[in-house]
Amino acid sequence: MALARAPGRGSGRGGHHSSAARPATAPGGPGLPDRDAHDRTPYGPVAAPGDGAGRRTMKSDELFALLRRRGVLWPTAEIYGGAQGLYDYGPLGASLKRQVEEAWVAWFVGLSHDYYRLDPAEILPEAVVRASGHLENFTDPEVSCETCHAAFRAETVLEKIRPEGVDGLVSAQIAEILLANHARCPNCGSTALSVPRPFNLMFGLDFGVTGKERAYLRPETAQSSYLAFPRMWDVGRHALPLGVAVVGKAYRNEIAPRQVLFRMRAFTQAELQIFFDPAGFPVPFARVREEPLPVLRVPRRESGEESPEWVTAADLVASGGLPEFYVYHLVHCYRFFRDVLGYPADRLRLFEKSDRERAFYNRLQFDIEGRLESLGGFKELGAVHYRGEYDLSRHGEGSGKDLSVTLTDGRSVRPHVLELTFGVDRNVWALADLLLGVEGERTLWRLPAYLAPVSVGVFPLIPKAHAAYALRLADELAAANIAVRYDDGGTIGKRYARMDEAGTPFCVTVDAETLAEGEKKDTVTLRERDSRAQTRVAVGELVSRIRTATCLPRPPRY
RNA sequence: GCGGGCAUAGUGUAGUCUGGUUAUCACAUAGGCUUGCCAAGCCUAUAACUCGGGUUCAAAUCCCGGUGCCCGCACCA
Repeated sequence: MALARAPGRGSGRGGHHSSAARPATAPGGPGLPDRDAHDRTPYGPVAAPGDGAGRRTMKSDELFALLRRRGVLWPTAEIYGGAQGLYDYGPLGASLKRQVEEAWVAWFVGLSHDYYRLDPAEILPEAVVRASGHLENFTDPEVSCETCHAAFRAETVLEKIRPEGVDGLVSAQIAEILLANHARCPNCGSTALSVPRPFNLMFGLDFGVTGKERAYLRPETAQSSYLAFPRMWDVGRHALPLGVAVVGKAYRNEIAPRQVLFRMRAFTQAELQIFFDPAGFPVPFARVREEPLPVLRVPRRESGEESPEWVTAADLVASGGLPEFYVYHLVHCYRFFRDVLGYPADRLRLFEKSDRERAFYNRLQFDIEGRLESLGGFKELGAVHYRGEYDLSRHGEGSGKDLSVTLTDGRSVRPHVLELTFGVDRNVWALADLLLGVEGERTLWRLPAYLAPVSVGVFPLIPKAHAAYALRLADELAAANIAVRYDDGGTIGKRYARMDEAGTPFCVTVDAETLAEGEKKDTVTLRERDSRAQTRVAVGELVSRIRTATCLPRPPRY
């Protein structure tokens, strides 16, 4: 079933978005690419983004207040005034985050029979981060200007007087060079620069009983996957491409954590590392070649353009010079955001990073960005990195183990890595920014049904009369493994409103007809969140109807 | 890290300039009335001056410091 194709969106498990409530953008529409318009003219402009149907967007403060109030998330150690860059997820948030993770796994691990999920340790011995380059790069010394108090990496200041950089120098040597050359502050020109102090974005740990061994909280989950490669090569029965997926926490001691879930000190990443034969990475490209993508490439960016242009996957390969395997995965990432998470297509762009911007080991990098009103612009939500052989080669040297493998045709190769990376917390925020809003009188969270923390609310129309039946029904649904919430507080309208705000896709109401003998005995009203439409449904059908709608989408495998 | 601004119930706020009753209002939450299918109404209840120090007979209000948040700069291998 070609769920990933746009038409799948409006029906079945593709989600429960009301197309009418979305802006009718010229190209694409709400996740529904206009094929005719784009097969032949892939370079048309993307329509100006906007919010149809009177949806009012929220700024960061207001959105965060709403999320706090509803128990989605709040600052860690709030009663002590909070801890910068740390947040706790409450009941709704924990559940939503988990659903996002599951959706990610279903989609990306589902890409191939040879992709696997791992759950590695969060602490890495020093030798690992030394080999990966994190120790070296994260200990870049930092100097500050005594006059204007600006802070810089020593390398930035030294660039002009010492082109080879600061590699291998200790703080004292850097200080000498700075002084001897009368180095100036890049900001104000003052020569009053402080002694360089090491600054490391990793959390270091005293490891072991003696406390003399060093270890670090992993700064990214990817390293664990590289370390697991030899073991996974056996587990995966010696086949390339081999995919290793990790969903887990990473830790960075950010200088200035800000913007709530966008710059955290402890955050959750979902990353798929695909090891492949550099001589060829076969993909069923025909399945994606017609897909129009909103891309913003480096030359267009350099001309000052901020908006993406629509280009088909085929054109990105034919005239864009990108390899098929790369574009194929870029398409699947884009589809994940659009079709699985349900982000409006006109809020997404694929942003190419230039040589200067991307890490040196990345040969290709596109960030998938979402335009978030709450944060005032496009923000990185995921990325596709072609990392080449950097990682296996570094860990091969660091560990002294040969990480190359012998293929069935007898060739010995060191696999290359394609990394699909995804910020889970950021996307929880993006789901709130893009899909939660005030629409007229309602506050409505248009989450896809399979992401909603609660799948169905069960209400007695009149608590005194119908509570017993409704409670029993709620228990039955829960027993069928459906996330259900019983509510008999306030008026029926208030209960619907609470569920709308939490993104609950369905509400079931037990009324007098449910109990009375007759044709409608054991039927209830099933109310759909976005349209508010009610249908009379036999209670026996509820489980299968809700299950169908809350089934996670999966891509076709290759 | 630097500079500026801000800080009052769960949320949003009035009061601060000009110190002086029981700290305003709305929403939210809980209970009651309402036989009610989309946040109605009425009654009741819970609930706050960011923290520490100072000035004063008296501090939410004035002063000093801490912390946090927001914006800008810097940082984000």
